Amino acid sequence: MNLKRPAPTLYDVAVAADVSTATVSRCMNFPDQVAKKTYYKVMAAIKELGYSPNFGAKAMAARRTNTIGAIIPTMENAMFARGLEAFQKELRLHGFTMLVASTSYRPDVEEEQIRSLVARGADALLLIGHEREADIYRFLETQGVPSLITWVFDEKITQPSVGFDNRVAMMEMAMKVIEFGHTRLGFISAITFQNDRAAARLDGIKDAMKSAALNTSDLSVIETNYGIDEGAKAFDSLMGNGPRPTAVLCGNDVLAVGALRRARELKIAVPQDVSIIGFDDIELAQVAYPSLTTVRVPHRDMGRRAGHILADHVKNGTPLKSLQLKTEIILRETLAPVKT
Amino acid sequence: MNLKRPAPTLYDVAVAADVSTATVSRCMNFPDQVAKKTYYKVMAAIKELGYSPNFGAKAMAARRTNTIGAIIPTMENAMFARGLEAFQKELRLHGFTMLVASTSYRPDVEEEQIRSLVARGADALLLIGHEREADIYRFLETQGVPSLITWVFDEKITQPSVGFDNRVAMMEMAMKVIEFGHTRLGFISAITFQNDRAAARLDGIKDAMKSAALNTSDLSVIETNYGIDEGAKAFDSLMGNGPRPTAVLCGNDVLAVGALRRARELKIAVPQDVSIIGFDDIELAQVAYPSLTTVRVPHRDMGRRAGHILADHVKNGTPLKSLQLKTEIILRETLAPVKT
DNA sequence: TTGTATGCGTTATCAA
DNA sequence: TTGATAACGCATACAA
Repeated sequence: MNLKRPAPTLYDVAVAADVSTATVSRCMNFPDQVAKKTYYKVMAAIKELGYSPNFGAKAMAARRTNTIGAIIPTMENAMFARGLEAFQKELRLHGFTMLVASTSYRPDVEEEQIRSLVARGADALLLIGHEREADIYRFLETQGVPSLITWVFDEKITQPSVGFDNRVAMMEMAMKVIEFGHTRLGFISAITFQNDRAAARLDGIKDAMKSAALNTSDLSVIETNYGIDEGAKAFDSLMGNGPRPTAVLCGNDVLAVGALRRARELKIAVPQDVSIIGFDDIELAQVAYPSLTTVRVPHRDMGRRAGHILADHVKNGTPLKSLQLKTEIILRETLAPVKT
Repeated sequence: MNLKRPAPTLYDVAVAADVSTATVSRCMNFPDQVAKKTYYKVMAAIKELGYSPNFGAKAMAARRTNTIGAIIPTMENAMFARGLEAFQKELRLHGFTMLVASTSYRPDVEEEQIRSLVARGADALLLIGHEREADIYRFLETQGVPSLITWVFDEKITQPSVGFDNRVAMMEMAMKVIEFGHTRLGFISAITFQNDRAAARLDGIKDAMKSAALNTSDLSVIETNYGIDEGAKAFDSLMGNGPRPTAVLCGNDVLAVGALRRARELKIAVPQDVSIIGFDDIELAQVAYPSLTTVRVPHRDMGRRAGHILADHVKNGTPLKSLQLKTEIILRETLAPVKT
């Protein structure tokens, strides 16, 4: 039941300091519009009572919250964590607070979280990927809440976005792999259903194979959930049946590291017997043994810039603009020329 | 600037559905107290207008938010991310929403975040570690916001807490290391200033050495920030000057993995030349090569239980209770008997 | 420089 | 089953 003694309000402070509520309010929001003496008196009362303004009331009266929401699939993924940390730091610089919510990759939960953050008065939203029901974008529209898509840049989409071209990034990586002489490729993919990033990365590999005149039927794809063990299992079945690929690309570093572990368990030498390639370049990649060849995604930069763009939009009305960031191929030890 | 067309309100819906605002409110909160026909009419209007209740107003009128806040040092640490993910899932089960904020390990930021979450109407708070200004606990007291400490269990503290005994956990690990014959120990610690967990772990090592009649002056300690590179650097200086330790314990797995990397770079064989021991058992630990001997902390379980206890307290008034969880020594490849 | 009065969007009490 | 209406805690236009 939780019967808590009501917290002190503006009114309580006003009474204690023997001024009006308006003056107390001014002390907090426009300290220089109030006489110094009054100011000190009021601040003393505030401290004395342990007063803290009620956010809801404040938001309602002021009609803005200085809050920006971020909705990500999961916090248990270092790349999102990194991007968000940078996003938050940037927002803080502009006087905004970040609200995070995670969805476990479930669209229904995402919708719920979007509604929740909007209801909480988020002045704007950061979203991951652009693929979601048109309803949702309409909802944001009618609520007047601007949103910025990240982790994705695609000229074809209309929403403003800050990110990279997942398809091209993966294509470049796959081309590099093909340059090393590999023709039988394997791909351990994240679930592509309702995940535009995962789908684009798969397409990127196919693009590369086609442009190298390889037969895309020589690409074995396994879709799996996020996790080291999942990557290991996927690697297992990839190596199990039919002709083995000589290079296994992965939708992210975590899957790749799982594959790496299983390769070690199976006594398959990396990169002598098989090359393994990741995506994201999280810390795991350089620590893995052998160290992981992967695609570096500028997560921190992405977060920082997204924060800047959104804050600037909300504060100054600067239109939201899209921004394409570059990825980079990081050659480490797990990619080697194919054995001849 | 940001001139957004005002979002539809309860009143707008009431007008559209030709009922009173009270009825609309009831439709959303107590659907069975209203005639079916009216209900459908109202729901249609809600959908039509894209209405979404205003959280602030709702909180103010209802005097509760069904929101529980969590404040952690950083999201860029897998162990917090894991714990929080579990915490959130548990809260969802009870109908609560989680609000996260991170502090970058800065007490001033933490205080700010605490005030912010309280202002936002958090019904309760989850905090990491117990060491903070008495002022803050007083503030929470006067605001009537219950809080639960996690990641720490210590009989001596009065705040309810769900966690483990950092000192004992590390002591047990150190005793195991000593059992393996090591006498010259090194410790790569997180910054102990204003961080009770880090300080307790250091004390734990000293406890173990004392109980084994070792001289604690044979323990070289280096404090450093969080990060793989930081761990590497610390390892460097630990191996650089004076008699080398034969075993290096680390305050967390990330530091340990950094040490591991530098050992490889320096051609120091692990565990033949030096043993390296982590703490936390995040995924990194089993993926590292050689795989990392470490202390397993039940992060998920901790998050889950904290969620349960807090939800139960807020909803049903069940008193907050402390809970001590067990850690476990995970022996992997990086710890071996000392060379004789 | 300060105070008064009103409205923000919702819930909840009380009548109808 | 429904409707009027009074809170809720704050910001702000306006008056003093």
